[in-house]
Amino acid sequence: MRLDDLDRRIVALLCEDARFSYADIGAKVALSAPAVKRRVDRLRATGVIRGYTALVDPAALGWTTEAFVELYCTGRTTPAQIERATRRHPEVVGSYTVSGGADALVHLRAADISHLEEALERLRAEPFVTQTQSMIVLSRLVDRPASGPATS
Amino acid sequence: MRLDDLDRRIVALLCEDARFSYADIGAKVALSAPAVKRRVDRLRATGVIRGYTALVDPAALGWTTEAFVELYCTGRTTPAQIERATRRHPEVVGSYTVSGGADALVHLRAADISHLEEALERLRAEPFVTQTQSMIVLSRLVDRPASGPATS
DNA sequence: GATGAAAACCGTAAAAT
DNA sequence: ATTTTACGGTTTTCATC
Repeated sequence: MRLDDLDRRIVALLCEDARFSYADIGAKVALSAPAVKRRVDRLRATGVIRGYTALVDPAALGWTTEAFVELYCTGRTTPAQIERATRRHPEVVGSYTVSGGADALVHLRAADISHLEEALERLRAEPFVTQTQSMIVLSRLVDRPASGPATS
Repeated sequence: MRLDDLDRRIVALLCEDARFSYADIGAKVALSAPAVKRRVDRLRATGVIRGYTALVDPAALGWTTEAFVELYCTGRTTPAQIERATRRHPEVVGSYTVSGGADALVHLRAADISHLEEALERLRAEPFVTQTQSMIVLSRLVDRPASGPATS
């Protein structure tokens, strides 16, 4: 889908605060509320905007520990296989196939160290996993949802 | 801050769709709209909810390339230094200090390979960076904003 | 253990956007 | 139509008797 400048500004505003009303947005981009709604509906329908979510502090919900795990897999492991396997684990917040030594990188979030250990154990038990290498997150310095791309 | 069951259900609903009205949420948790608003206001004030954002498909905005970069730093590099440095780059969507061989892991998102290369070059030019190791993302398999913690 | 003040919380209703 | 403010009533908490 092709986006014009107004579309991009609307997306940027919704990234900044997804609860802006159509009138709020309209005031900032010089459009009427219905006109904004039409564009937003189109952006949703075409998959540019996939949804809206609250940004929650994981620690406030008791999720204090996270890690990035490099996955090494057996020869003929497909991305689809890795996706199905990693998606099943609720502790997985991100999963990517990557170039380099490892085959995949998995982002885990757990309640505490023992929970993380347990989740890691479950991940290692996947039949196609031959080896893992973990990086425990000591502190989250930057965590930008999707705003980065939109603003620049 | 202590969260009761209603708070957790409200947070989960806002993670599911940040544009639910207070009345919508109230209907689902058996509370009036003002009661929901009071709780949401408190959740925002205490930092449990940090904000609301649209979930945007990066590719739709022309951000087609991403990478994870392990940063190796000089002896007395502080997390604050790494934060300041990485935050300055608009391509950085995530930055973490980690245990293991590397000192930090940086999540980059760029328009294309050459843009990524350029951003990486800028990152490597930071005075405290001694070495980097990059993993180019081949495909994003799972990407869960914050829903994981909230739902379980 | 009972009692009464204080805090926390909810709902209805009205006002503002 | 939704958000926000204002008010009145109820429940919980907790210190004191």
